[in-house]
Amino acid sequence: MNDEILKLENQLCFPLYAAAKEVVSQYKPWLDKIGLTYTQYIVMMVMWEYKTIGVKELGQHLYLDSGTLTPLLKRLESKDLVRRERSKEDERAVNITITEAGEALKEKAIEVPMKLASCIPLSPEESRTLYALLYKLLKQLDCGNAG
Amino acid sequence: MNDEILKLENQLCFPLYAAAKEVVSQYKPWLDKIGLTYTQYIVMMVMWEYKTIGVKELGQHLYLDSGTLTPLLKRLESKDLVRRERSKEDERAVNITITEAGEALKEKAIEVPMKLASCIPLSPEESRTLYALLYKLLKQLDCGNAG
DNA sequence: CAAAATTTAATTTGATACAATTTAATTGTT
DNA sequence: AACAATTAAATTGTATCAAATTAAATTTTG
Repeated sequence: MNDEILKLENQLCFPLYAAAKEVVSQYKPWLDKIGLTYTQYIVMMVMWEYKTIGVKELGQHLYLDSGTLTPLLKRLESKDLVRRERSKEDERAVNITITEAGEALKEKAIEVPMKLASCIPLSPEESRTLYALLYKLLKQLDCGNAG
Repeated sequence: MNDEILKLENQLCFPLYAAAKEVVSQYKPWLDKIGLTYTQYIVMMVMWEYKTIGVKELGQHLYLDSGTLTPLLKRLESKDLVRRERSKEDERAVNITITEAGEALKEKAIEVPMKLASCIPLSPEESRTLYALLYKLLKQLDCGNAG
């Protein structure tokens, strides 16, 4: 049997999995200050951009399903950062709208990406390469599942 | 306020987070066949290589802490894939040893990395670049925390 | 055109993983 | 030797993920 193939160091997925976890954990102290988890933070990033959006579309942007989003959005609603209301046209769908408090939180959140950038020990060039490869991977996996 | 900085598409962390989740989810159907979660699978990969190892060292290899490992290892023990026993020299430490059934599982697991490789839509060159950048990120973050 | 079947969207449920706290053992200091 | 500090794992509470469920809309078929 080929032993090498089952070694951790020969897997691409493992450093991806571990690096993602480690980077997300770097966010924690900064996100604690504004009372969000990382997942809530990326949801709020979409809300700051779109103001109002359906749960389904939100999930498509973030690669999250409603099983994760439903409880998460209820928590954001209980903090008065978003409003949730069923669509009039389609009773199955739920629309999410950012509140004033949600908008206001953006002012505090602005420092988060700045603080984080300084924690990422890669050159601008390396970051760009990594970014491009990750998006390539992500997009291709995505359409691989759809098609 | 600079709006651009808080957009999802301008974050490096987001594609890292999303790609890791998507790739791990690609493992699911294959890992289901051998009854492991992804995290259990990477633990078993270390066990196949080391045969016996302390919980602490295991965690260092995998960037996992005892809060994750303790219950996970108890589950692997209940499936008779590993044995857990307190160290005689240091009663705080727990040593993990792979069982025969654990060794036998390796035969079935051998197909997993092969199947997955074919799901990764990157060229060998791109994979190598990605791998190197992820490890650079991981190692640097790691020593940043230690020092 | 109406009823049944299929598809779609969100919710709920159960299991796993993560972060913080606690407990227990060891090491270092005086 | 006694106390404080450190280290290792376990425990606890919260969040996330996957699968099954519920409810609404659409499509198919008679």
